[in-house]
Amino acid sequence: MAMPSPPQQSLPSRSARTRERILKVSLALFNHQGETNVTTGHIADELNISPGNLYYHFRNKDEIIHHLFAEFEQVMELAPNQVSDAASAMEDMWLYLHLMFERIWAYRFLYRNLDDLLSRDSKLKSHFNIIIGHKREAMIALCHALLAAKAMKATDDEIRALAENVLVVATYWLNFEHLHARPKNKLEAEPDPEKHLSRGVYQVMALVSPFLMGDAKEHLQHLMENYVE
Amino acid sequence: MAMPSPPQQSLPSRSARTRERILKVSLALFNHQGETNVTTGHIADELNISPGNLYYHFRNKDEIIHHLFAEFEQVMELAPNQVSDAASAMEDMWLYLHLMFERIWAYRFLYRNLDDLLSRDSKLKSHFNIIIGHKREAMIALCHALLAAKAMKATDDEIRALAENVLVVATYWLNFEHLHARPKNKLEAEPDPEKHLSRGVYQVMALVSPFLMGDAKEHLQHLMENYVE
DNA sequence: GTCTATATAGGGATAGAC
DNA sequence: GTCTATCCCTATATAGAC
Repeated sequence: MAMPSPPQQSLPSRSARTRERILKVSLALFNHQGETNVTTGHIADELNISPGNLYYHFRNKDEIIHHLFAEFEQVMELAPNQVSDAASAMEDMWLYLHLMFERIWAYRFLYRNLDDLLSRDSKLKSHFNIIIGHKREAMIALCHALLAAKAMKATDDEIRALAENVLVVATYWLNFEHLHARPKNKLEAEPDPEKHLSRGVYQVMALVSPFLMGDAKEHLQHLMENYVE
Repeated sequence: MAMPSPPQQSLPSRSARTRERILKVSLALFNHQGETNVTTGHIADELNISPGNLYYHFRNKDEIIHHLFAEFEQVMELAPNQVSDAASAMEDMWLYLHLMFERIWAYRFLYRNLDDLLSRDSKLKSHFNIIIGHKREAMIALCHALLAAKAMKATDDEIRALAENVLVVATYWLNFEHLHARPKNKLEAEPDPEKHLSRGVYQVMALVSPFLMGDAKEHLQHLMENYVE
């Protein structure tokens, strides 16, 4: 007598599962080894599937990258909170930055060879620039809100330059820290990303700090003191 | 009767000339196309020599990169002037930064894939970190001099964070600007690098500016107003 | 010093069996 | 969906003639 097949309901198909596994493992390998150093063969090996199977699920390596980038683009859509009172604005900003750094960390392979990656794919390039554009707008809007709340003192030129520097530091901070990293000897797991992220937030806040006034300034200084290593 | 051979004096040998030409053309191609996109074949083609000939002069592509890096390392050794009076300190700093950006520009291929480049060659990595270390020290010393001259107001923590941010912006500014660049359609020559360099100086100075006092602040603001585009 | 010819290796990608 | 086998192409690097 036939065994009733187990209820499959909303379980993903075997195919979908393999597809997801490919994306997940690719992301992990890209982040750890650098995208250029990871071949389709490596990915297949890691998954114990054949290269042919991988190419059944993705036309080519670029398509994998595109999917990962689409994920990244989506998680980066989050916008900062509106400014209410000056003090909590600083906490909001701190948390927002931390979230952004976490997400950049999760897809850090994109930033490792940003120039090459975007140069060889104009679609990625334009999408990345759109993300940057949104962040620039958000930062400038935030400054104007702080200005209106008398929590900041800065000219328009200063705000423009500040926003640009915030973008540069936020974009490249993790890269910059990685330059100092010892070449990883063994299988030592990434040592505590949290430290890099918090340091990134700190550095960005250090850009904003000198333009603050009153409560906001005081509150931020308090926050920053707790993060000096 | 024998023709007297022309005076050869200090003329470089044919061999040395080819060697120099290889370095020069490699640098140009690396900067324009990105090092990873330039093969030994491309370099040989551009010079109208054979690949074999190229490998007579350099054991491999890495050796070419090493020589170019050594050149870069040497030109980056320049240190900023000592602080005399506050006003001229600002001009000195401006000029010094401009020189640094010019030199980074001249070897910008190194920065394009910094992470990959340094990851696959630990010697380059350690030398690059030494350069960064020197710049960090120079920046901190400069701040202390400005502090002593009552031209700056900042805590030690602020100076540390400032120096780090100066390094990040100086290191990645040209890269960051390049992200916005339209994909180069034709043989359009690099459009006016000078603009990028000055903008980089401006952005770095914008980091320092909020910590300045008195003459120095006034003088820098005057300098910066002339550079707002 | 320079060239031609070629060896070698690796990665991306496909065809066709199962 | 998955595997095996294989093709193709490109890049590095070398050998040996001139």
